[in-house]
Amino acid sequence: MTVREMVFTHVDCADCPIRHRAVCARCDADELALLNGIKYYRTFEPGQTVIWSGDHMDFVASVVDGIATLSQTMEDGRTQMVGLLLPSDFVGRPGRNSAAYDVTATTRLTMCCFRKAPFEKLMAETPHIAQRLLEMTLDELDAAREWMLLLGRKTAREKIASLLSIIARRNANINAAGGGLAGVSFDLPLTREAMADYLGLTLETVSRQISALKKDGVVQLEGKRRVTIPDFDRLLDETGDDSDGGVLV
Amino acid sequence: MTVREMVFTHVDCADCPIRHRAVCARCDADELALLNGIKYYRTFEPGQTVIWSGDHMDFVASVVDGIATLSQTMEDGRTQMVGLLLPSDFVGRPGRNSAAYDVTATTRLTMCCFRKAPFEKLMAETPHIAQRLLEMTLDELDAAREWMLLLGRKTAREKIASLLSIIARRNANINAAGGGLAGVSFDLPLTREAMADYLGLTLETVSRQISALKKDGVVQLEGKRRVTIPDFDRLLDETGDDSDGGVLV
DNA sequence: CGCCCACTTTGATTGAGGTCAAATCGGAAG
DNA sequence: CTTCCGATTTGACCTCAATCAAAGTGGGCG
Repeated sequence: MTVREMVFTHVDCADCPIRHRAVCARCDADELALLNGIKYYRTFEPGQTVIWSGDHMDFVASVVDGIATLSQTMEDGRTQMVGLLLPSDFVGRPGRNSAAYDVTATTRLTMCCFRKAPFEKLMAETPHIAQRLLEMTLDELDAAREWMLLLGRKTAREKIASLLSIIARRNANINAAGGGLAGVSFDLPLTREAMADYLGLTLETVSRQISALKKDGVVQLEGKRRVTIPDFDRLLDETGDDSDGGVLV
Repeated sequence: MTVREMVFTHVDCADCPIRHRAVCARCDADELALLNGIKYYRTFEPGQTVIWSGDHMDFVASVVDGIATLSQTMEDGRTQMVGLLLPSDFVGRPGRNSAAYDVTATTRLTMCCFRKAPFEKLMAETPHIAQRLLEMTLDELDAAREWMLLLGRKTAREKIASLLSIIARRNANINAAGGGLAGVSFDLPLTREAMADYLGLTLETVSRQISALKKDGVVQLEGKRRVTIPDFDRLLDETGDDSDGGVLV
C-alpha cells in the first residue's frame, strides 16, 4: 500500500510518514501522545479550496500527503502564488484567527489538523513544538527570499529552469537520496497556469519557455506532464544561480 | 538628545529604544540581565557593509537605530533586496553560522549584538526569547509574501506607490500613531538605486514613475528625498491593493 | 566661491514578455 | 468510437519596462 492509497482516518503518530519532518519532529513520546489526542484528519480533492483568505480559521495543520498552494489574489484577478505546501509543511499561524492566503489542493490532499486553542496551549507548554516551528518558519522565510530574487530579477527562461530544478531536487530527495542526478524524471505537479502564478508569468510564456528548453535539449517531455532532465548540471546553468550549490549550514 | 545622536556604548536595556519591540520584548528583568551581560554595540556608516553573504557570522543582532538592507546578488550583478531592516529587526539566524545575505547600512546604523553561542544557549533556556523570535519571523514571512505579490504581479507604478505607502505608514507609526494621514511628509531613506533593487526595477524606471506620480499630483517632492503625500487614500488607490486596509489579526 | 562627483532626471530606442486569437492535444463520458 | 472540454501550444502583434545615452542637480570639500 503506497502512502497515496492510505486512508488517514486515524494513523498512529509513530507510523506517520511525516513524523520526523513536521512540526512534531522533535516531540518525545509523551508530547506526541498529547498531540495525538487533539489531532484529526481532513482530505481534499484536487482543485478544492482548503481555506479562503480572510476566512475564520480555527485550526492549524500539517500536510501529510499531496500538494497544496498558498496564493494571493488582487481585486482585478491577478494572482501570485506565495508558497508551495509539500508533505510536512505547516499551515496556519498560531496567534492569528483568520487566514492570510488562499490555500488550494492541487493533488489529492491529506492534512493532519489541530484545533487552534489546544494547539496553542500545547505549544506554550512544550518548547519542542515551538522550537521546531521556529526552525520551519526560518526555512520558509529563506525560501520566500530566494523566490523574491527569482520574481524580481530572473528572466522567464531562468524562472522555468529554477522551478524545474527545485521540483527535480525535491523528487530526488524523496526517491533516492543523492546518487544519479543524470536522467532525473518526474511528473509536474502543477498546471501551466499554476506554474505561471508561481513564477509571476503568463501561462503562454510558461508554455513557450518550456518548449524552448525542450528544443534546446535541456529537458525532454513525454506527454504534457512527464519531464526528464538528461543533464542536471545543464539545467542548473540555465537557472542563473551560482554554480556552487550554495548550500547553507 | 535624539536617538540618532546617542552613542550606544553601553545603554541599559531598560532605557533601550527598542526594548519593547525587539527579540527581547517579552523578557522579564532576570532574562534581560542575562542578555545585558552578553551584548555589545557596533555602529556602521552609511554605505558600509555589515556582512557579506557567505561570510562566517558568529553573532546575531538587533537593529537599534538606522536602516539596513538585506540583499542577494547574482553572479552577473543583478541584485534583489529581500528585506529592509528597521529598528528592532533581528539579523542572523540561530543555528546557522554563515550569512545568507549581504547586509548593508543605508544610514548610520547601530546594532545590539550577541555572540551566537551564548545567545543560542540563552534561547534554549528562556522560552520568552524563542517565542518572540518566532513571532517576529512569522511577521517577516508575511512581509516577504506580500513582497512576492508586488514583485510578481504589480506594475512599476503600483510598485512605487506600494513602497511609498509602506514607508509613509511606518513613519506615521513612529511619529504620531493614527490621526492625520492627510498630508504625510517624510524623507526617503533609500537612493533610487536601492528602491529599484527592492522593487525589481531599474533606477531609471523608478525615477520616471516617481516623476509621473508627481505630475499626477499623487505625491509632492521637495528636493530629491523629501516626499509629501497630500491625499493618502489617493496613494493607496495607486498601489493596486484591496481598498480595505486588509489588517490581519 | 567654484569644482567635482555621486545621484537623479529625461530622452530615444529596443526587446522580453504580455495580450489576443486560433489551433491542437488528450483524457473522460456517453 | 465519437464527442466534448479543459489544458496546452503556437502565432501575430503590442506594450511596458529595460537599455543606452546624455543632461541636470546639489552637497561637500578644497
